[in-house]
Amino acid sequence: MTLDRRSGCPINLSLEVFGDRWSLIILRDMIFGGRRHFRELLNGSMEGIASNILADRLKRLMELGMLTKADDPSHKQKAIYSLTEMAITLVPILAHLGAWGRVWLPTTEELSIRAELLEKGGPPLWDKFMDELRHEHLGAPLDATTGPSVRATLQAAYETVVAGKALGANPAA
Amino acid sequence: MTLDRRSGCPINLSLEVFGDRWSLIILRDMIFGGRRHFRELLNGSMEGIASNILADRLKRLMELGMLTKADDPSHKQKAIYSLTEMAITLVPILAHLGAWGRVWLPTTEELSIRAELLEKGGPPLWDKFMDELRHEHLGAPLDATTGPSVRATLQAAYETVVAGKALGANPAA
DNA sequence: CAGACTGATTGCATTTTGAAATCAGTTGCA
DNA sequence: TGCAACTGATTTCAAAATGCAATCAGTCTG
Repeated sequence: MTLDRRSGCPINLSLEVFGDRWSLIILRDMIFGGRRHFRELLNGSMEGIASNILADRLKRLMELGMLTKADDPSHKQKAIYSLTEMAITLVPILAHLGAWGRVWLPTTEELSIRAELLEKGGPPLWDKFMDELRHEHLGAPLDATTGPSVRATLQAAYETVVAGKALGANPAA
Repeated sequence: MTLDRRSGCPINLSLEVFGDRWSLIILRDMIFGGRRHFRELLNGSMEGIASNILADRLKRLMELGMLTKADDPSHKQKAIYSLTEMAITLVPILAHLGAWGRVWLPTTEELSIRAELLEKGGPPLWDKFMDELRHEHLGAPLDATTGPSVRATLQAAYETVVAGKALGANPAA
């Protein structure tokens, strides 16, 4: 995980930032999972990231300007990681990645419902989501948005699918 | 470069397909550079890919269903690689990646002009480009598009910038 | 037939990854 | 006070991936 600068091509440079198997997973968990602490990212990671890899990637993402770190007042050793604007503007890319993966790869139903809603919502929904992230992570004022947060909506949909599948597997319930 | 299947999340699965430093570079060169042969990809690669890595990734991309390989009638040992629909639908993702990189990373002017035009053209231009790629790689009929191909347009813009920079550096020319 | 060209493969040193154990400081609770 | 649980990491070490250079066998050209 070095910073090569192999060429000045935008696609190449983007790949050098998150062209590995973990950086985008961490950002995904922060963006969609709302995780802000090392332990949350470590234990909550569906893919089972190792602690040394997580520490390395957090450090690297900070050096790249995608994350910042602040002390958590509640615990002297606790750190809160925040997304920068640079990371928040990845939302459309993540939405497209999810949409593409949903079409072409063997995704599971409950894990792809979020991608489906994000795709259906399109740029207006992505903008609303990015605005909420700016509020959470950068302290920006929230402009008059209505209803539940995008993350809560996506999470609720996920839980509905999970509940529905449990019901389907056990109709007597 | 194994096929982990760490989770059924669409973003994770997408990363397992091209979450490395070379796969998307190869696809970029095929899509935007029109390269179809091993040697073209090897020698034309701006980032200097090694031949063993290229062979490995071509094989992997075929296994994943992103590429197909056919004999070139002009030379019994020559192979022509073609994009599948799965790979062609990456165009919007590449466009977004390029747009993001252009904003946040130290791209060079001549290498980012393509990304800029692709961003400005938006989904209609991406659709036209994908249609052209389907024609080239899948033999699909080209619906009545007008004017020069998207790739030629992007290439011309690139060359204009290069020429302009040379002029700027040497006004007497 | 000589030499260039085709898509690779091989060997080997270096780098990256990943899993488990461990670390030192902090906190909550008995 | 004492002690277990928790904090963000770091250490260790084997395995895997990478990158470079040399090489390969078959094919075409002059």
